[in-house]
Amino acid sequence: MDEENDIYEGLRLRVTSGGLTPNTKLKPAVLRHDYNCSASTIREALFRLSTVGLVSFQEQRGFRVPIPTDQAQHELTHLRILLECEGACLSIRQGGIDWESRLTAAHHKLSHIEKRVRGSADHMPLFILWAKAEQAFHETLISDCGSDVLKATHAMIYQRFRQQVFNSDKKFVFVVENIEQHQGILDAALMRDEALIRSRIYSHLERNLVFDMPPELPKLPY
Amino acid sequence: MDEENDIYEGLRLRVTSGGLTPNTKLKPAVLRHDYNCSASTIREALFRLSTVGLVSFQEQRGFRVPIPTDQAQHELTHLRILLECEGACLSIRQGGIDWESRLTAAHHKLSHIEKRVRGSADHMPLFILWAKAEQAFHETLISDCGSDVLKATHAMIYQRFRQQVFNSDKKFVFVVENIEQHQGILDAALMRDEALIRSRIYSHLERNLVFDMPPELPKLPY
DNA sequence: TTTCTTGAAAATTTCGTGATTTTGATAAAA
DNA sequence: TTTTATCAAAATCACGAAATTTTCAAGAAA
Repeated sequence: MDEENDIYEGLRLRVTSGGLTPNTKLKPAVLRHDYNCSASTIREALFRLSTVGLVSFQEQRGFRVPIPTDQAQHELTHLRILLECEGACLSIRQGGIDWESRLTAAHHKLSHIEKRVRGSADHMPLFILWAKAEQAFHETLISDCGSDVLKATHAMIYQRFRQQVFNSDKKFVFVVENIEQHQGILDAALMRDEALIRSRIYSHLERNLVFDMPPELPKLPY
Repeated sequence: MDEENDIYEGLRLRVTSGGLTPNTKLKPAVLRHDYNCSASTIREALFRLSTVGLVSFQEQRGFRVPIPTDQAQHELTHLRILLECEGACLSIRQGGIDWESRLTAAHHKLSHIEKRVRGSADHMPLFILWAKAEQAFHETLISDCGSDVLKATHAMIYQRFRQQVFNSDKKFVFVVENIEQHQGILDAALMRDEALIRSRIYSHLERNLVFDMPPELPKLPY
């Protein structure tokens, strides 16, 4: 399990951002050679990935790279907004100066990469770097919400979201608006403005919503 | 894998409502006799359960029944409220007469059982029945939200929530208030009142929140 | 007594294999 | 041409066992 975890991570990277064509079969007997281990070990890792939705599985029919659909993209975006708004607002309430500091640092890193991306024609080489920084920023955003369950759930949805958009036809989804949107989210966090950060998180992810969204949600005890 | 799934379900039932002491070791070599299959098969099922948080796992150290904590109970309740409110409101918007019908039916069944529970001194024999009906009611509540991802995520959290409260010291958490609270949720659904159903879902689950909760969440595009 | 080794027993993880099922190409029938 | 049947090749699944790691009791040292 020491390297079992490496295998899991390696496979996760391949199915989320490895450029594999959707619906590609994932055969344990083939993949074993890339990680030199037995087919059973690969199978176990693929099984775990299937329980979190990162590979599709049908009994007696093996594993496949999931097929992105508009419906899935919409649902994942919707849930990401819900969880990320909640986590960000809770972090605003509970996070201290340390949180601000970590968030600023994460944004600085991300911002640096994004400006480089804007310049180069081919994003590909920078993509892995950008993906890591983007994830780090959004995870830091909710890092002081005080709920491991919320953070773990968000991480799961975030991974599937990234897989979905990366494997969809459009391929690269990096847009220049990201730069100012990330900046806007950071600013709202530092201003401790919950309503504003909700609005900005929503705007940031809005373009991935393919159907109509609920126009507004009433407040209340909940 | 045909009966593999039965094994998974059987184990899930045992760790969520099987009366097992928290932290109990779950040894594949022992459990195999209860399902007459190999240890590897049991191991695979336990592994799946661990990825959704229903059993804890440490490499080279095997599987255990998770230990309930106040922190976990709070976090699971919090997320359940978030997801269930969202799913219920979306169902109110998108659900038709069919949804109302199914919800009424689910409530009728649940209500019947709950009135029987109130009468008997020992809840135990009715518990399995009640648990199924409760889950069915809450799942029907969000069933027309239009998002499989939301429903699957809610199901995951709901299972963990039930495990948490069942395995915690207090043991039985059935209270008479449940009866009128479930009724109140049904009524709000049929009235199509989103704000009201949010409020009532929150009130219904509130007693499981062990720490302070965010007093209110601002509205907005999101 | 307390702390630190030792080593045998027990548990966990990885692996290759045989049994079962699916796949896909070829031929027969409609 | 289109559909159905056949069957060999390929893939999947469950299993038992070997290899590795942890557990823990008994003895040595402090």
